[in-house]
Parts: sequence; structure tokens; C-alpha cells
Amino acid sequence: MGKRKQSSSNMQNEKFITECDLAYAVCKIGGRWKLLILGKLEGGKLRYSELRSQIGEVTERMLTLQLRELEKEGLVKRTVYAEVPPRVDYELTDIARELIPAWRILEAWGAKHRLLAQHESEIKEPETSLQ
Amino acid sequence: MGKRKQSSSNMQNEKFITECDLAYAVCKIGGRWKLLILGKLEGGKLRYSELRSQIGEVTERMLTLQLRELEKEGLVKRTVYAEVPPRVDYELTDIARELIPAWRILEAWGAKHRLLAQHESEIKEPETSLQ
DNA sequence: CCCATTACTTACATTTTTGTGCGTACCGCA
DNA sequence: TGCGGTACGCACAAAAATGTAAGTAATGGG
Repeated sequence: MGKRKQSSSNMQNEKFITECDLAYAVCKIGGRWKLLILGKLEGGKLRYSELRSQIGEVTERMLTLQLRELEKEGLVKRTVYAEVPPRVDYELTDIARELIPAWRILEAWGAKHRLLAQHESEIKEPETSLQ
Repeated sequence: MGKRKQSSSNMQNEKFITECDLAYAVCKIGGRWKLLILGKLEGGKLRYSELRSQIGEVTERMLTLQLRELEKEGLVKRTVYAEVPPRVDYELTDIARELIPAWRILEAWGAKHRLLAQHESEIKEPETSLQ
């Protein structure tokens, strides 16, 4: 999340991979906390502190980093009010909203297959099988 | 990609985050080479060596790791033939195919916004502006 | 016996991402 | 003058992902 080495193989490969439109898109939403943030913002504008408390586990540093990236990528809009104490709020851009249909599908898929996966693991691993 | 520390904050956070169905789903396809692999397999079965040569930049190690994960996640099916030299092929599972509609949307989004992003950067950075 | 082929392993190095803890500016209020 | 609240920034550390270079097994063919 800090600057990256432009010349590393890693970076070159990323460029190569994101020539695929699909990989490019997933890349934009692939950060650890990004989807959670975007999800919270679907309901409307939120301030930094609201996001922080709604997400709970996220640290301020991570929240800031992810918001900055989302902003750069054009998925969220950041608005700063010249007040003290400071007030900043974040909202989805139209570009982000275009992704919502895809989110819905992925969400449904996730819900379905997570349940299946849990079920399977229950079958495979009977709780502390004696003998 | 090696084993992960079950107790790390990182791991705990991942568990927390993937309680969100959407994040869970994206997590499954989020590896570096996964989407490229899945994309190639959309056209049908391919053997290991075919994938390797079609993707080009990927190393054998990475290809193997990503395929193993996709297999664990139930997105690809691996078939080994008892021959020498060995022959192994990979194909999408039904679970993976359920994701295709979402891929199409993301792909279209990626194509559209990548072009826009390129266009913007051309405006902002006139090619080696003299004076 | 030596070689080529395929689909991997393994050990190791590098790069990137994520997390921790603490510090900052601003101003109004007590 | 000291304190509290907001939205960060920074240095550092840990963990995870990715990349590099080499090696392996099995076996049919020369």
C-alpha cells in the first residue's frame, strides 16, 4: 500500500494480468477492507468516524489507506468540511454504483456456497471423533 | 500462499471480513492469477502445460499454487491420468460456472472504466510537453 | 545407460500488504 | 492553560504473497 517498485517482476506481472478487463475490475475492489467499506456506503454518505465504528475491527490506518485508494480509483468521493473538529464524509460515486448488480450476484453466490462449504466440513470432521 | 498463522490479527480480520458474503466471494477469486486461469478454462478443459503456455508470464510454481487453491475452493476440477509422462487436466466446476454472469458484468465495467481512466491520464499528462 | 517429457516440489529471496502504537493540527470550552 | 474530539500521518514490525532457481519421479526410446 506504500509505493511499489515499478520495475519489480511483481509489478510487471500485475500490469500483464490487468490487461484482462475482469482481472482489472477485481483488482480495484480487492483490498482487504474495500468491499466492507463500499457495502456500508451503499446506504448513503458516512463520515470517517461512522465507518470506523461500523466496521469495528479496522484500524484507523487501514481505513484511511483503503479510502484513499478507493478515492484514487474513483469509487468513492471524499468531502471535507472546513470545520473544527474536522468533518469528512465519503460516498459512492456513480462508477461504484455501476458495480452493484455484480455485487448482488457475487453476494448470492457467496451466501450459497459458504453454507455448502460449512456443511461439508461438518460431515468430514465429526467433532473430536473418539476412536 | 504457504500456510498462514491461524492466530495472527491478519487471519482474524480475514475471518471477520469474510462474514460478508460479498467479501467471501471476492476472496475466492482474488489470487493473482486466478481469474486468468478461470478465463482460459471457460473454453473447456486444459492441461497444465496448456495453461502454462497460454498464460505465458506465469511461473510453474505460481500456476500450481493457484490451481491448488482453486481446487480446494471447488472452482476447478483436477483430473490425473495414470500415464507417463504424466497428464493432468483442469476444468471449471459448476460452482465456478455460476459466477460467469458476474464476471461478464465486471468485465464490461473494467473495459469501460479502464478506457476512461486512460483518457483522463492523457489529458492530465500531455506527452513530454515542451515548455 | 542416458535423455527427454510432464507436472510438479522444494528452498530461498524479494516485494507487498497489513497491523501496532504513537503523534499531530485545529479550535472551542472550562 | 489544559483537555477533548476528529481525521488523519508516520515509523516501524510482522505476516503474507509472489518470484527465482533448482531438483524430482516415472518411463519409453535410442
